[in-house]
Amino acid sequence: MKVSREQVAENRQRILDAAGRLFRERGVEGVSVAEVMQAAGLTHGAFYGYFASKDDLLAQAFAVLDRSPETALDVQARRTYFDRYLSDGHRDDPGGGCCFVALAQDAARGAPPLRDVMTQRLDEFVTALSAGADGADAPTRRRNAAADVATLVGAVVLARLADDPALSDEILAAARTRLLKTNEAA
Amino acid sequence: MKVSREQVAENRQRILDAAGRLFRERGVEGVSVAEVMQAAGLTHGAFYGYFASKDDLLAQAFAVLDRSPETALDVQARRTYFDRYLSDGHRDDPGGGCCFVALAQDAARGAPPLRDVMTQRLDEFVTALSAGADGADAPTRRRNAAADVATLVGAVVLARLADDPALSDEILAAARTRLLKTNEAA
DNA sequence: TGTACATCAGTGAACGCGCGTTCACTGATGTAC
DNA sequence: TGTACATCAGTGAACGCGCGTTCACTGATGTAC
Repeated sequence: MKVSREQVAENRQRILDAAGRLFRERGVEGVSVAEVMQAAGLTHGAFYGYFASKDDLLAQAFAVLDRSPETALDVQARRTYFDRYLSDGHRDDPGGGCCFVALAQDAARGAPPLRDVMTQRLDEFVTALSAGADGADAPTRRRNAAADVATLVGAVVLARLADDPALSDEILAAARTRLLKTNEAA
Repeated sequence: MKVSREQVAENRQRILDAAGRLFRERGVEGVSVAEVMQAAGLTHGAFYGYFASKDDLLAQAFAVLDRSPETALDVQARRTYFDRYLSDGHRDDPGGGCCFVALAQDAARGAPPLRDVMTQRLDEFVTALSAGADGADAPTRRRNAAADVATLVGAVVLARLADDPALSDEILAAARTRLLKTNEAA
């Protein structure tokens, strides 16, 4: 049964959205093509009309999704961004959260398409945080932004790992304090 | 063909070592039981004489392995430890490196046994770094140690993700600078 | 505007494959005498 | 110390299962007249 052009565009977007969420929730190998298609309201057979392979879907799903700040943030907005990134809400919602926290390890080991896309997105992430980072000159600001990104991602990765809520909260809180300190006007 | 008691103990250790290395290199789902056994010089059939399941092997492999510092480090030893952790050598050798960098995401999503073990090891990691951390009192030192751990793990995770060597090196260097600064005597 | 037909998005059965796990069998080990 | 036998670690074939992918078919869409 053929379907209208608008329906095709909408279906494609629904597949991408479902893939983005499911892969971040359960990892690349934890989600089957059939599950993605079911979440998008289709059957698995239609998949290869949209994408060449599972790897192709992965790359396209994370080329579009954007969770890092797009423009320079002022001091207050930075603080808000850090607090939200390091919140228990973000920790407890991998499917709606940062793709680096959820998929960095999968992507590092996986096929080139996804790794390429995420490398580019990582560079954008650092660049976006560089603008308002601490430091007298641009290289210093960028260095501080890169260290901030490492702390953000590492803290949420470890907070998600920790089975013990006290330890998990402790790591998030420690990272918040650290970033507050390293980002106060020097 | 039965085998001597010493041989059994040695085989068990070889399975654990091979598992520790392979799982860190390729992730939990990227390594089969048969591959682990082959790397240990046995066939896959013997596996269930040693372990109840793949999950059981995982938990036991990382309960024993220890890559975090065991005792308090003085200022110079800390600096050396950070430099080695944030080196390209560590980045390029996942199989011989820190289990959090390699497996935190797998463990967070995986079965309880591995997650429990790694949570405990994470707490030990933070505790080990607390002793020599910056701060006037114990809670402050522990908070700084937790932030240090987040930065260490996050930096190597992202450095392994980055396809672009310049970006990868940049992140490691930024983390080294950051940790040097936050760990100088206050 | 209305009809006839070519197109093609979606369906669901089927494929080959690798995985975790099981099991009957083998033969060296280690014990009982 | 030497022999006979029970034990049991290791082997390799086999199992069921879920996966990514393919494909013949269906029927609504959209075009040509």
